[in-house]
Parts: sequence; structure tokens; C-alpha cells
Amino acid sequence: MQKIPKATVKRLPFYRRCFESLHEQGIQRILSSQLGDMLKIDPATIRRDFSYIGELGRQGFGYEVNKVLFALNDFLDLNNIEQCVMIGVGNLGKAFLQYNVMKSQLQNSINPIKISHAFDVSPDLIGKEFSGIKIEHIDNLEQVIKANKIKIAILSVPAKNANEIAERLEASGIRGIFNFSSISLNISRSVYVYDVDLLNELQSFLFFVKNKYE
Amino acid sequence: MQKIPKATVKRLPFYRRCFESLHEQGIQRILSSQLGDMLKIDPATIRRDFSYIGELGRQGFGYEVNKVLFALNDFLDLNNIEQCVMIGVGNLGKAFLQYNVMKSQLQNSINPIKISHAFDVSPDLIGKEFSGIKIEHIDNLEQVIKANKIKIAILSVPAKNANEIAERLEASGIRGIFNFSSISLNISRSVYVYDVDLLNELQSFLFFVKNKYE
DNA sequence: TAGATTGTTAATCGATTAACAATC
DNA sequence: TAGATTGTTAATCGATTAACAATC
Repeated sequence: MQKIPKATVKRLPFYRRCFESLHEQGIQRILSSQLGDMLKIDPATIRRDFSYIGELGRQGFGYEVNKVLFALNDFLDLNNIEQCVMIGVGNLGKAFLQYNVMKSQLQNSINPIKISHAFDVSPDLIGKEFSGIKIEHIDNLEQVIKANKIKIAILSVPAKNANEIAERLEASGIRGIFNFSSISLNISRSVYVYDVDLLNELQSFLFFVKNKYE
Repeated sequence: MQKIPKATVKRLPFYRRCFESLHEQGIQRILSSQLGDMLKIDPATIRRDFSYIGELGRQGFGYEVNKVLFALNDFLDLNNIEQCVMIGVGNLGKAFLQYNVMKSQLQNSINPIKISHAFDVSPDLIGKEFSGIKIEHIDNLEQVIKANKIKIAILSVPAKNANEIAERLEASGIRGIFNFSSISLNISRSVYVYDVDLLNELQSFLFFVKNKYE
């Protein structure tokens, strides 16, 4: 199997949600040109992206919504919900904890994870519950991760604490970190780190607006 | 002046923060090779990126931290703080409202915006204050934007409401929308829309981890 | 000057898109 | 079959990186 380009992988969840919406609207068939209009992506790019997953369409006909939706869910492995831990329960952390209960509330959205444990250091938070998760003291981190064999962590702690926590996560067996902490983590390459920095994105966005990009 | 590549613009805020941190640590001089190690970016890419801004370095010497920091702040126009409105004050919205007070609390971070007004429809929120901003009813949206000539909006409302609000924002004179609403907005190309979809990013991230990318 | 590192040219790599043969 | 749209080849575009001349 050939390797799927990163750029394609980043678009797949977007396609998936679009197809879920089409399905809910009762639409059974769609053309790449129609998808292109809806999503503002070139139809050729869409067809190429789909082709990495399989021959999902039919020449002269287009794509059957159900078939593509099923294929995307399967390919992204969204039926196997991944257990994960959250470290740092600020507003961003709370926003993510909400995603835990989202699937039942908002039909038009799949949640690929289940946050099973959340940690913080603030006495105001420890013991409290958000979205059904009781917040624990960070001292329990290693024990919980190992006991539950958890592989994924969402890190939203202040930059100055991030590296220390990241090392503890790695030592506990975590394989992937979704990193909101706005610092480049200094851990081994065997842990996959995905950086999301909203303040940086905001700055780039403002530059694009002020300089009239695109 | 040649146009700066998008990929470069997205890295500039990251460089900027790095230089701010170096400055605070009292480091006065840095090499592209050192930056490359710290940021996990190829030194040639860093030098190329800097070259779009100007001749910031000196051959045989490296980069003077203060000079580069100043140039980045200037280039990104971070000294002119942009007024903006926030629509939808869920946890994600609250996280952003916090950024309003962040610069004074966390030295190691510049906030390029000042959220001057926040809107919601929930009676539980209207009239309440978060991070110094009183939440208003969304009926006031047009009037506030026009009266203050605001050009930037952060949109974090449910997908089903997003397009209606986006149209109202456009009609009120907004030029850029930072869109958290997980739907592709259907407004004219004259408004710059920057999409951030954390659930989509989480799905891509999980795919990368599960399939051992990079 | 000699040594070192930038800034940039040229080469490579990856992503997008045009165009069309394959085929439903 | 005729008409239409996919899947894919080839061309283009944009981003990254290797290599080195310029120069501090």
C-alpha cells in the first residue's frame, strides 16, 4: 500500500464530516464538482484524495454518499474510539472534555477519542467533575497511564511545565501527544507530537488579513 | 516587494516567540543551526524564511537576537493591536477571552488582538463578565461592529448558526473571520476566512499516530 | 587574513491541477 | 450506444533542502 500524503490525511476528516452531513440530508449521490463547490477544494484534488482510499466512485455517475462515508469512517478508524488522558484543565482543556459528550448531542460530528482521565495541579479543580470526568492530581499520572495502557495524551499546560510533563508521558508509554502548550517538546522522535498553537495561528491569520492574501 | 510564501508566514510567529524567549534568557546571538535544533526546522529553511523579511544576519556571525526580534514584531505588525469581536462564548471562546489579559500575565507571549466585545445568545451568559469583557446579546452585533469600525471576528458558534452570523458579519464590514465553527462559510471571497477545526485536527493526529507517520 | 556562517542559486521533493483515457 | 464523470498521467506550482559563493 502506498503512503498517503500528509496533506490528504488532513483533508479526510473534513470530507468525512461533509459526507455525514449529506447523509443526514438524505442525499445519496454526489459529484466531485459539487463537493468542490461546497468545500472550496479543486475537484481533481478531491478525486485524487479519494483514490488513495480506494475506487470509491463510478465513472459517469459520481460518488454514492453511503459508500464513501463508510469508507472514510473505516479508513480513519473512527469506530475504535481511542482512550486518552488530558493534562491541564483550563478553558481549552474544558472545551476538549466537552467533546466527550458531543457525539450524543450533536449528530453531525464524530468524536475519535474518549478522554478517560484528566489531570491538573490546581486545588480548585482537583476532585471536581467536568463533562463526566473527575479531575485528578497530576501525581497520579504515571500510575493511571500504565494501568490503563493509554497511548494518547492531550497536553494543555503552561509552556514552562510542558517539557517536564512530556518526559513523564513518554516514560509512561504514551505514543502520541496533541500539544497545545506552545512550546516545541524535547522528547524522542518515537513519540508523535502534533503541535497546535492558537496564538500563533491568530498571528498568521492577522497577517493574511492585513496583507490581503488570496 | 516579493510576496512571502504562506508556509513562511505560518512559521514567523513561532520564530518570534522563540526569539522573545532567547531575549528573556539574555542570549544575544544565535546561529541558524542552533535555531534548527531548537525548533526542529532545517536551518536552510530558517535562513530562507528570514531573508524574506530582510538581511537580518551577518555572515560568519549569525543573528543578533534583538535585531531579529524587533524585525519580526515589526513585520507581523504586533505593535498595532487589532480590535476584534468574539461571537459565541463557550469554553473555546472563554479560552480566547483569556488571551486578552495574557500579555500582562505571561511575559513570554504577545497577544496580537484585543477582544473588545463578546456576544452570545444564552441568557445565562449575557451580562456576565469574563476576562474583563461583558457578554452582550447577539442582537447588538451589527451596531457594535459598525460603531467601532471593527474588522476582525472570532467565530465559535455551533455549525448550524455559523453561516447566518457570517453573513451578518460581512454585511457589517468585517474583513477577516477566524472560524472555529467547523463548517465551510458561504460568504464572498472579499472576507478572509481562516478555518481552525480542532476535532478534525484531532482525527488527523490520531491517524498519524496509529499509522506511525514521520 | 583565515574561519565561519549567512543569503541565495540550483536541485529536489511534495502537493495541486489540467487534461484525457478508461469506463460506468 | 452515447453521455458523463471518474481515476490517473503528465504538467505545474509551491515548499524544502543541498551546496556554495558572498561576505562579515
